[in-house]
This record gives sequence, structure tokens and C-alpha cells, in this order.
Amino acid sequence: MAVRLKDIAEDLGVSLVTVSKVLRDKPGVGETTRKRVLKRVKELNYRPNMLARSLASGQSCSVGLIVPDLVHSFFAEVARGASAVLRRESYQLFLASAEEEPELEQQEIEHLLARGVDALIIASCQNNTRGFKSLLKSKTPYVLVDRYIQKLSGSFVGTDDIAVGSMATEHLIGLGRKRIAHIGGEQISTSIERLNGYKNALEANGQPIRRELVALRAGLEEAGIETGIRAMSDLLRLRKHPDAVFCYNDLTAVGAIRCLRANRLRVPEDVAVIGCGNLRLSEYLEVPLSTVDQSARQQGEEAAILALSLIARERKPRGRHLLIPPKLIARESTIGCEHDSN
Amino acid sequence: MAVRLKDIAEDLGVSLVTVSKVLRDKPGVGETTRKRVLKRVKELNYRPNMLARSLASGQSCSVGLIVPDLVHSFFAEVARGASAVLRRESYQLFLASAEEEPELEQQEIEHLLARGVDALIIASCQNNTRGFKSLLKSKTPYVLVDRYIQKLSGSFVGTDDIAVGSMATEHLIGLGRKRIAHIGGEQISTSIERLNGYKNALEANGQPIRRELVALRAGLEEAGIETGIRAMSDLLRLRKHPDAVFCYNDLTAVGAIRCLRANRLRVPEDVAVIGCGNLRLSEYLEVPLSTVDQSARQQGEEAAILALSLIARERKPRGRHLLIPPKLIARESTIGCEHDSN
DNA sequence: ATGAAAGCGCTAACAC
DNA sequence: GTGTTAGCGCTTTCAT
Repeated sequence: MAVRLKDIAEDLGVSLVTVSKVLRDKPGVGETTRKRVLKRVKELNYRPNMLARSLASGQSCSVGLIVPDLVHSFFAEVARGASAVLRRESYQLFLASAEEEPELEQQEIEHLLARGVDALIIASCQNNTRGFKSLLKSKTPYVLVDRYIQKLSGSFVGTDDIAVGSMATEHLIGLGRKRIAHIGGEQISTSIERLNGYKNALEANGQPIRRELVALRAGLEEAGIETGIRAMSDLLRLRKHPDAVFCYNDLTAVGAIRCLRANRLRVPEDVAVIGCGNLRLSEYLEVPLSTVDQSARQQGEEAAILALSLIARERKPRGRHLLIPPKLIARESTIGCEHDSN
Repeated sequence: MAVRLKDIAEDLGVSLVTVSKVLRDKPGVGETTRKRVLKRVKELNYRPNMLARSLASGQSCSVGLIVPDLVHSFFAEVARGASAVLRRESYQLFLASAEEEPELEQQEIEHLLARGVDALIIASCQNNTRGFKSLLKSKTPYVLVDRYIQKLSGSFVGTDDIAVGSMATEHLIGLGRKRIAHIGGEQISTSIERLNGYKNALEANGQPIRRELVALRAGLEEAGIETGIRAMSDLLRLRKHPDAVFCYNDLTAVGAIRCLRANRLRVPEDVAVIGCGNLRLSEYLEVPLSTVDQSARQQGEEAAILALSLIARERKPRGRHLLIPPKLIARESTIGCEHDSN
């Protein structure tokens, strides 16, 4: 069917091994033979069978990337970054989505290991170390991205989420807001740290941390808008409602804004809103959304670079943590429109 | 290192083949042996080496999906749909992005073929049949999604793009608009057909097709917003500017609206705007965007189902075309707000 | 510089 | 029911 090494070898009257060497730029082949082989390879449009090569060599020149949700553009950007770096190094990316289900994530890990990936990059939706058992046992190098798992000692690339929280909150404080709420998530590192950043900022500026102003909800990733609406709606039921909200992500912020306007509150005059993630459309929303950018692309790149260096054993498995500083992007939802925009 | 069939066989004092049979539910194994094998397999947490299995069996239980751009949520949804179907049938999805570069797409095709995928699903960014040569030669079944390629006789799953164009245009006509413009793309089937649908609708309703109202641009996928702004800006330079615009996609429409408002024109009172694709945030934009929904998820599902049936040789390679009817979603950008929204 | 032999982990075809 | 024998297409090691 497909052209094999053997075919080329027989064509040229040389051994299969010689052809193999030429294809992998191994020494020990005469210049003339090399030329002949290369010529024939091109003519026949030979394509090495990577299954066979991987099986024989023990490495597949591939890296797996598991994300919790591809539809979330953050992870799509991470994938793009990783893909670019890997491509440059002649590695292939196997991309899988866990659909925010820990069980699926475990399955995907198994699948990718079964296919012999040389390393794994994971933005995990698990909150414990259980699902990583067979990964650890397999000795396959791995890098966590975006979300880290307590007690997992491997390498990590992510945003400095404490900085995200404090940066956003300080921005609101700087605008003179006195009752700053937070709509956040649960369980995963990004939520926990953004909340910590929020608290840090309040404390550092002498503002009290009011428990009733912190609304923690599940499902902020997939159903961010709806969850944001409901959380905001709860916050509005307080006797004194907040004058600013720092939301876990942009989707949540969109929901919050929708809820505020439905309640005839002006953004940002009555309540300022800031999100996180800087979605492509955040600038074009009903109220252009202030947000904290996380350099998703770069995170993917760095994770891939780290993975490659682990494969090459340039670093020991005990991992480095690489934290990428976030960037504040102020738009109308916090600072209003300086000039009338209509 | 990892557990192999051989290890289990030796452990139990049976032959390797017996173990293999048990694992693949093949007949010809006694109930007691089967039980013993299964037990040991679980204990050792055995995971079949898919590289070896694929090489030996000639099939990999995997399907490749190549999309032009993962960050575009349409394709992420397609991937999600395909992934779900494949997972249900114990197939694995290998997802790759071509970044809208035909050359990269060819490379990805080669890579996936080299890894022995059983079928390929492609939302192609090529506009000719050249890049498909080795795919065709490999006899690997394939399905095109979203965009089809002239002269490629394989199977296709996509939106009925003529219906997209006529549906959107007729919606604008129904609103009494008399100078309906179109901002469209080039070269690929989706653009061409949406334009045809637009023309059909105008003709069917006795409106003239004015060349100056059709603005065709490249780069509507990646840089849709910027391109939309520029195209709209050109349309506004006409002596009599349009009173409605049907845009190739939602991103383009976002750009168009931005441009209109910057020029102090009201949407939809002065100019109605409709897009296509129904992005998640389209409802929450500065002007909630009317659009045509394409059931991306379903397209992915159908493409995967078709791919699986091709693998099973249930259908002959000469393909079916499956067109999924689009759905119109009317929002403020065309019909305005019935009730005051502020 | 070149090639023969062994083997990667598995499946398929056929014996017993 | 169970096992034996050949591969799948490649790389690796070690002779020549």
C-alpha cells in the first residue's frame, strides 16, 4: 500500500538500514548514496510510518495537551502558543479537551500515554492528585498550565493569580470604590488565588473584607454568564449593595453587567465591573469591559518550551514554577467614557 | 518499564495471545482464564500500547480533525461535537489547527496520516485540490466540514450557506430595507455561497443587485473586526450609503457596527446589521447582534458519524453532502429594542 | 561506509 | 480453548 523503507531500499539496491540512516541524518552514509536515497524518497513521496518509528525508537516526537474546554478562547490561545513552539521543533501536538470533567481528563491522560506522547501539558480540571497516578507512574514528563494542583511537584506555567486579584481590586480602590465585591469560583487554584489577591489588596488599603461581598459559585467557566447574573443578583439583595465588582472572568463579568443594567444600575457610575481573561470581544460589549489579561498565548509557548526541555532532560522533573505577570486593561466598565461615545 | 501483555501472560502461565484475546473480547477463551486475566490486568493497571496495536492491526481507532483556527469558537464547537461522538464509539480525536495557512494544513494532513489515523475530518483553508493529493493517494477516508472544495468528490458536512445568505437578506428586506449591502469574503465556498444567497434574495424580491454595495475582503476570519471596520468605512463613502448590511460573520458585523457608531449612525435605525455564526457573546455586544446560527456542534457530530461510517465501509467513498439548515436569530442590530433597554 | 540480526509490543492466521 | 508462528515498519546494536 504505502511506500515503506524496504521499497526504497530494494529499488536502490541498498539496505533498509542505510535508507533509515539517511532519513534521520545519521552519519555513516556515503555522499552519493545519500543523494540517491533522498532523490528516490522525494520521487515516491515517502512518509515515515510514525507508529513504527515510535514503537521501535521509544519516542514519538509528540506532546499531548489537555485543556478543560476548547470553546473558552483562553485555552484555544494556549493551544495555539504550544502548537507553534512544538511545530518549530518538529514535534507534534495532540490536543484533547476534558470538557471540564475530571473523569474525561483522566481518560484523555490514559489515551495519550497509550499513544506514547513524550510529554504531557495539562490545564487540569481536577482538584486533587488522584487522577495523576498513572501519569506519575509512567514517568512521562508533564507540565501543568494555568491551574496547579496542590501536592503535585511537577512543573507549572501560569498566571500570577494573586497579582490578578490584587491588581484588579487595587484598580477599583484607586477609583474610590468603598464596597468592592468579588464573584469567584471554587476549588481550583486560579479561583483561590484571585480571591487571595482581592483580600490582600483590601487589607493593604485599609478596607475591611466583608464576607457578604464575596460570592463563590461553581460553573464559572462553562456557564459564566448565567452564573454571573445570578451571583450579581444575590449581591444586589444586600442591604447596601456593592459599588464595584471584581469578577473571576470576563464571562462572569458580562453576566454581572447584564444583571446590573436589568436592575437600572449604571456601569460604572453605580457599580464598576472588572473581569479577567480579556476575551476578544470584551472591548465590544454593551459596556466595554475592563479586564486583566493573562497572555494565554505566551503561557502555551512557555509550557511547550518547558515540556521540550523536560523531554531532553535538561531540567530535572522537580519542577519550576513560571508565573507570568498579568496586565490590567481599563475600559469603560470601570473608568467610564471620558468622551461621550454616542 | 510499562506493563506488557507478555508480563501478564508469564505471571499467569498462559500465552500472550490468550491475554490479547481477553482484552479485545475475542472468543476462544475459557471463562476461568478470562476472569484470571481480567483480574491481573486490573491489578497491574495494564494499558495497551496503542502504537504497537495500531501497527500490528492496521488501524488506530483514531480520527484526525484539522480546523483552520481553534480560537474561532465555531471550530471549537465543531471539535467538541466530533469529539463527543468519537468518544462514545471508543475512537480518539486528534485535533490540529492549520492557523488559516494552507501549507500548515498540508503538513498536518501528512502528520496525521503518518500517525495512522483511520479517517480525517477537515475544515480546509485551501481553495484547490492540490494539498489533498497525498490524502487521496493514501486512501484514508475523509470528510470535509464547513467549507467544501470544488472537484473534491468526498463527503461533506456543512451549513447550507446559500440559505444563510438568502435568509439574512430576506430578513433585512422584510424590515423594509432598500439598499442592502454585503461584506463578504473570497475564494472559499462559504463566502461564495452566502453571496449567492444574498443575490438570490434580492432578485426574488425585485431589488437590484448593486455592485457597489458588495464589499469582498480577505481576512474575515482572523481579523474580522478590523476588516469589517474598513469595509464598512468604504461603504459609507458611497454617495448613498446602505441602510442595511449582511456581514459574512459576527466578527465582521462587530467591526461594521463599530464603524457605523463612530460615524454617528444609529444601528438599526439608520443601518441594520446582521452577521453569521452566533458567537457566544453576540447577544451581549454594544448592540446585541442579529445573526444566523450554523449549529456548529451538530456539524461536528455529523462529520464524525460520517467518518465512522466510512471507516466501517458502510458508505462508499463517493460522498454524500449533508447540508444543515441555518437558523435566523433576530436581535437588536436589525429589529431594534421593542422596549427601552436603558 | 554498509548491512545482518534482533526486537519494539502487539495482532492475525493457523495449528493443536 | 489454547498456543505457535509470522509479521506490522521501523530502529538499534554490532559485525564486516
